[in-house]
Amino acid sequence: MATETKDLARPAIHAVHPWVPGSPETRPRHQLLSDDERAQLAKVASILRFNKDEQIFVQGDKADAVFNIVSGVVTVYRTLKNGDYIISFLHPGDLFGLSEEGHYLNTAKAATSVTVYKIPLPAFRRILDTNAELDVDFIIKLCEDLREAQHHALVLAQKRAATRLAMFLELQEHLQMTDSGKTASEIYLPMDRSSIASYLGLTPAALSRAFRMLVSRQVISCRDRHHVKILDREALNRLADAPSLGG
Amino acid sequence: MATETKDLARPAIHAVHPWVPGSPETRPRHQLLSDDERAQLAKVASILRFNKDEQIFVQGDKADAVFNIVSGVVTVYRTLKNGDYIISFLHPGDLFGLSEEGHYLNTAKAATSVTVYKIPLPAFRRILDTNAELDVDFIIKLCEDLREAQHHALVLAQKRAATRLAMFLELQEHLQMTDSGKTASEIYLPMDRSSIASYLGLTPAALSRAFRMLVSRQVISCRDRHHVKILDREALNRLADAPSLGG
DNA sequence: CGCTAACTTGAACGCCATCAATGCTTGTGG
DNA sequence: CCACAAGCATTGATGGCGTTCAAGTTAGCG
Repeated sequence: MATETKDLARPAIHAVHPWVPGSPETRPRHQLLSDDERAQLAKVASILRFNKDEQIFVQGDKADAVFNIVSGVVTVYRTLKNGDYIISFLHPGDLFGLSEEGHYLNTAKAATSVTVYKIPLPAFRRILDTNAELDVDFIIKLCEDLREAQHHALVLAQKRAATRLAMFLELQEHLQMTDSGKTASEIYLPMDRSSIASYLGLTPAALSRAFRMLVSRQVISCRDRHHVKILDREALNRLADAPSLGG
Repeated sequence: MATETKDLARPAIHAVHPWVPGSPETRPRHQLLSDDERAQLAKVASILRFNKDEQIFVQGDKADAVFNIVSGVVTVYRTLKNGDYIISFLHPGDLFGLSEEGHYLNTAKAATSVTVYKIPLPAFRRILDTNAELDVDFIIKLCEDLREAQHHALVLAQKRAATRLAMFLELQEHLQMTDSGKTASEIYLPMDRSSIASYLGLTPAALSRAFRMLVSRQVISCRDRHHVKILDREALNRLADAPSLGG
């Protein structure tokens, strides 16, 4: 079960600005909220902690709160009659639980140990109504979510498994780069293989073969199942550009 | 070229509310904007008309305006090194041109003859800053866009062509139902086959076979390439639920 | 009415799904 | 600390489906 605690930290939302071009002072992904906004949210929010694989909310539940990730990775997926489909992996500074209609459309579960702020929906809407600044911040964040979902669709539209995997790895590297600010030589993949497979619209078997293919071509190397190093970024980029199938 | 005109109509945004459950007075998709908001936007907007296949903006262009569809259908696509990928088909009451970062990420072109409001970005941001109501409306609309993009990903995650097509047809029917309010017995598909194929991550050949398959099974019938009738809704729904592949 | 582009259809190939069996790793209890 | 079990990941073999390429057909437009 999730345990409730107190913490000095504050809710935070990270995003790139949709309308302001990148500049020295506006880093690619920056903290959107002002100290005042963060304080306001902190007043109505509670901190929750979830262990790996615990569900944060379930598809169909009455939507009574939105969540803001402090640490850890959250998996969002939808259950159809024929199985689960992973929609996104969320990271610290992300917001979730808000794209529903009275009820949650998706299920959210902890991919790792996770700490989140839970913001009750009435309080959230009240703050939105009275704080124009915050409104804009959420708009910016939603634009980012939308871009990410569109990118996911682009990945899924690719026909070759290796292409999808290459695009996924580049995305993960990019996320880690912008989150930590520095370029890590090794990509950390907290989720397991079948989660990646689901996100990429592949079977675990096909994903495994795609990994093997990239490794055998010396494009990447796998220290273990959660740590991948890019050996040949240019080759990876070529693969991500979806070469035609039958020469 | 697009021709600029004057019109009595006003900008309008249609969406379902993410937080308020459906109720008699809140129809599934309703007009979000108040008369005052529409007037405010009308003051800074200009009406443009585009003929079929004309581009409204191009990927990479400096983003200087957002658009609101009055009539017609708009195709949004992204060009990668290996071709074009259709991201969405937009309808009257939709908003586009806002999920970018200083430059448009996608290209928008008229799928049919199209009438749109063009709202310059500075004016748009000014109105957002001073009008909290409008902020919330945009948040609601963005939530809808996000749900739609996630649905698109769900479609693309399906492995069988017939499943993707069935989900697409159900989506189109649903769109027409909520747009016009009444349930039309015939679905109108304004876009051409290769556009649908691109949206579904298929080749035109595969899409054609999927259509043929649904027709031969008496699930649908095609009056012509743009008018499809659903003969067996239950069978269509079964197909959309992605039956397992190998018996 | 003829032209052009889009769509359909056909045949062969290749990739991925499927199923099944093995190997690895994680966690649990002796 | 090791033995065992259970789940996840990999690997192999097979077949189906979609891609590809090409040819034929239809539809849309001047």
